[in-house]
Amino acid sequence: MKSLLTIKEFAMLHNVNTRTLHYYDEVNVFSPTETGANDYRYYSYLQSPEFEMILAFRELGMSINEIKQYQSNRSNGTFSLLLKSKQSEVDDKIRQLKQIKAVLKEKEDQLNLANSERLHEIEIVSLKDEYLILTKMYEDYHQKDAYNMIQQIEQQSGETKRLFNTSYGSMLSEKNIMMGNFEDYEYLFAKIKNPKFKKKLFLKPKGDYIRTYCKGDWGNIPKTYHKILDFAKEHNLRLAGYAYEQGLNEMAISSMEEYVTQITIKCDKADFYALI
Amino acid sequence: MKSLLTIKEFAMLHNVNTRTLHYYDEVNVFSPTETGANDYRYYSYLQSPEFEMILAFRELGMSINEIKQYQSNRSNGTFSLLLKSKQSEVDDKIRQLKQIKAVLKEKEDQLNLANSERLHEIEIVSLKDEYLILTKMYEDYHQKDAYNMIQQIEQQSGETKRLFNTSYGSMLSEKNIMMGNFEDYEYLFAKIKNPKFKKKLFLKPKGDYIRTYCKGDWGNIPKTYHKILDFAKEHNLRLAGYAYEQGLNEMAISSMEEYVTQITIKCDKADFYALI
DNA sequence: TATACCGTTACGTTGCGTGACCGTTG
DNA sequence: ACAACGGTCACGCAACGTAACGGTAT
Repeated sequence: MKSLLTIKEFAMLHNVNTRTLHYYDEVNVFSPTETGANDYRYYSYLQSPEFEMILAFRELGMSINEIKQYQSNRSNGTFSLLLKSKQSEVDDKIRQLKQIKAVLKEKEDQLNLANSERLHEIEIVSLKDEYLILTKMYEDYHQKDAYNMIQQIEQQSGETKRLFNTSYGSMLSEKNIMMGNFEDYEYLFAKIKNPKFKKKLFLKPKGDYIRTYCKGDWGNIPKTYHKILDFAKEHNLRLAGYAYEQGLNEMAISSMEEYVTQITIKCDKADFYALI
Repeated sequence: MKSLLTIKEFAMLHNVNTRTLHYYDEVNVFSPTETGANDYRYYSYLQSPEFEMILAFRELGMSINEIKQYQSNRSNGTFSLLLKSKQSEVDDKIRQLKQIKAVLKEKEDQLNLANSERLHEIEIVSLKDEYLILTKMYEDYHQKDAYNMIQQIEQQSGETKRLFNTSYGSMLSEKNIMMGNFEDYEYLFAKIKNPKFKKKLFLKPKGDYIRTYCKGDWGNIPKTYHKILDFAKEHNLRLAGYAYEQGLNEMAISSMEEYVTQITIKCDKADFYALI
């Protein structure tokens, strides 16, 4: 008559499991137009657009209850609002996905770096300003700090829940380096890409930095710092501010022997100061 | 000593529930570096990048088992491949989200139309070529047809699983209209936006179409067709091919009285034929 | 001593997937 | 009579959330 479809037909038309239709019927979110005397469910193709819309909402993360709640209050206005809000939600999701992609790419770059020949070099790189959120790492460390950090990250990044930060690391002051206290880290840092309130952040200043890498576990770190100190002396450079340590490949290794830490520390020309 | 964090601190730092960390420890996907004599879990901030990476993968829809599977085979190569494949997955997701957004917008436009004054008009619109997938709607309708349709949609749209088609409707031939059989629909159609294989599709040709709307339930459809026929006669137009019927607001109404069907049918100038 | 942690155990949730078992249709 | 449907249980799942209960750190 009106081209009614059996449950399997309708399910195939929309590429879902019949169980899904059973379930939707059970929870009253989408039911067949007719039920036969044999208790068979019969769907009309006229229900297709509505069903596809439900599938779309589900795909966007709406729960069945949310969908039902909306359905119980059907009107032009509410549906129009729903469509509008979902559109801006989609925009948000797209933004977030782009961010995640950037993070994946950064990780990939880091990994490539960790496997490159540059690993064995020590070099001077010119870096731009960067903004960091810091957390103190002394023994009096308190959960408030951790709480502060995540709150700041939220505020700064504008992201709602989480940012999948790749650039996480620890900071060691020039003083402690000079004193040979290579384990007295002062801060944990997280890099913020597009900060909203720069004033609240720590500025890792632009300029020339000595950069090198340390392969293997933490025991090798002191050796690396000695290498840096030698290099600085040789080139007449003066360490300044903090050293920034960052792991590059923690997800890609099966033993600590392969672990690569990047160490970056600002330097000034000692000559320059000598002249003053 | 090494700035270890308690479970709550680490959880707050990454904005997750402590239960999540319990669970990840339980299923061996992410465990604390140390366990105290008191059985307390202690996390190191050095684990933060790895944990954030896990959260990112989870956000991208990877199951814990997938993550574990990858972890059991840690190497530069596999992780690099994972990062690459995830990046292209992200691209796919962004594409899909953009599609869904387009669908939401189209629905919104349809809804606005259904509430506009144009509803009471009958007009001639000039439309471009469109490609449709058709499914026969005779009594000999068979599940193969439904199966065919979805398979075609997949092939045509290039989408993997589903497209949330808004433009779904039914077709009635000019013959049946002239004979007054307003319920003898012949096809169910689904519009394909960017078809891959145009040859396999039905072409709804560009040209002038008479378009009007029918408010209320299906009982009002015949009246609307009579209106169209009168209009055609009055303007010396000849109906051609098929009428396309499409609901505009099925998700936004609480009773069939508010239902709006858009009817579109191709027309030629009868004059033109008279001249030949 | 109080309270804010920690641990383990255990049950609830969502949205189905996957049978089992039995009736129906063609 | 047969396969291929349909129906209703019913159990299982992932990834936690949310207590409940008792120990621990400060």
